[in-house]
Amino acid sequence: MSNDRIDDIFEEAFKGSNIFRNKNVLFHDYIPERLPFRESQINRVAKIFSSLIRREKGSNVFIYGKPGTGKTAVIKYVLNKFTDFVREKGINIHTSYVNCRIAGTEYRVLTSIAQDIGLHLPFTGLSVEEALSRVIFKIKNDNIPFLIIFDEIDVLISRYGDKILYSLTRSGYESLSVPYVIVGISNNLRFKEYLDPRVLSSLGEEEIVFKPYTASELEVILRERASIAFYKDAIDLAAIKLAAALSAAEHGDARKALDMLRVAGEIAEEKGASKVSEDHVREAYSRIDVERTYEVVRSLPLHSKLIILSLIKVGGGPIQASKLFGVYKSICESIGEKPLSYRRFHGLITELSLLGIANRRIYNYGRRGGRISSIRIDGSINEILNIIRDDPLLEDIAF
DNA sequence: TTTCCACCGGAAAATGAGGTCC
DNA sequence: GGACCTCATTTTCCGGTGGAAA
Repeated sequence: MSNDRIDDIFEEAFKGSNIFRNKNVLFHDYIPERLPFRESQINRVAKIFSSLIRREKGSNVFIYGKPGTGKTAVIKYVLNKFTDFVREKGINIHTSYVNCRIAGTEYRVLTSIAQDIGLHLPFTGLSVEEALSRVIFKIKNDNIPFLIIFDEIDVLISRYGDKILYSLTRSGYESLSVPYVIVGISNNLRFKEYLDPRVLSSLGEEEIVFKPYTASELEVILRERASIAFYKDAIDLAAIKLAAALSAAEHGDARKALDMLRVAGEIAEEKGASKVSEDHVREAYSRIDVERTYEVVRSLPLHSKLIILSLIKVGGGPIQASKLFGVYKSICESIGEKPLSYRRFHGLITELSLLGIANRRIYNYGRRGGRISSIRIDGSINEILNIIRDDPLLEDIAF
């Protein structure tokens, strides 16, 4: 890139945008002042939290809904108001919000809770049992009401079981008179199958279901956000309607709708347009998919990329798994890399197909041919190859 | 109905790198 | 300093599984 071009970019940034007034409101983590169509859920959650103000045990609650239906936004919205209120009134309540998928492990979930209740835990070196008992001891010792929100709780439960939930509920109000509320948020309605009946009866006292937004609801949400995010007259109403309709067709996902508006605005800026149009939204719709593929492939580990290269080497497939394994081993040898076991290779194929990079189909040829797993690449070979070429380790062998 | 093929995927163990505790 | 811990990744083992062929 020439110095002139870099200077142009800096110059444009200095001048500022003529499209966006405040792009931040189109990102997922922005909590708006108003959450339309979620008033009843907000009231129910606020009522549950409010019992702690009176030092009374509140109902625990499970919250369900598909991605982008406003679960996390509602909880964070009420939590912000709640913490502001108790701080103002000088009421001492421990609150903790932990995203179980981002935390990743049982131990890190405990570390996050510990931090929020003013307890230091080393980031490794203790057993989960020890960490849990320190958290419980701190709660007992402080005798302060506590509110813990487990977002994406299904990830924690399906991987590690319900030990933390069981211990927290057993050590709470019943034995110590410490009022508490535990909130579990999940995309998956069926995760309760993993719970011990005692935990289920204790935690499932209330359930709130978030239905997907309809196209007209999404339109109202987008119009509100767009009025803050864009300058007056910098976006067509038709563009907002289109983004709402496209997202409504995909399970009413508000996050995707906001992404679409943001990317459409960026495209309009790149093209020097004065207004975001329907065409920009359409382009954003396809660009979001390409960007997703780019991010997914770019962040894959080396051997997953080698498997993709093996698939590209055979023209994208379809190819039998065992034969693909042979191609993969030869590529590994050519770069002096030790190939993984077949079991691990098989696991990576499963991951690639879950990510939508590869497509696996099973054919059964019975006694003569057995059960054949046929794998092919899903998406544009050239596009994926270009992404893999960005990896310095693979730029020379990516044919 | 049984056999057989190639694969699926759960479970446990191994590995190695980071750390804490006493 | 040695025992013990987490964590991510990988290997090893092995009991399914579907369905055409025998």
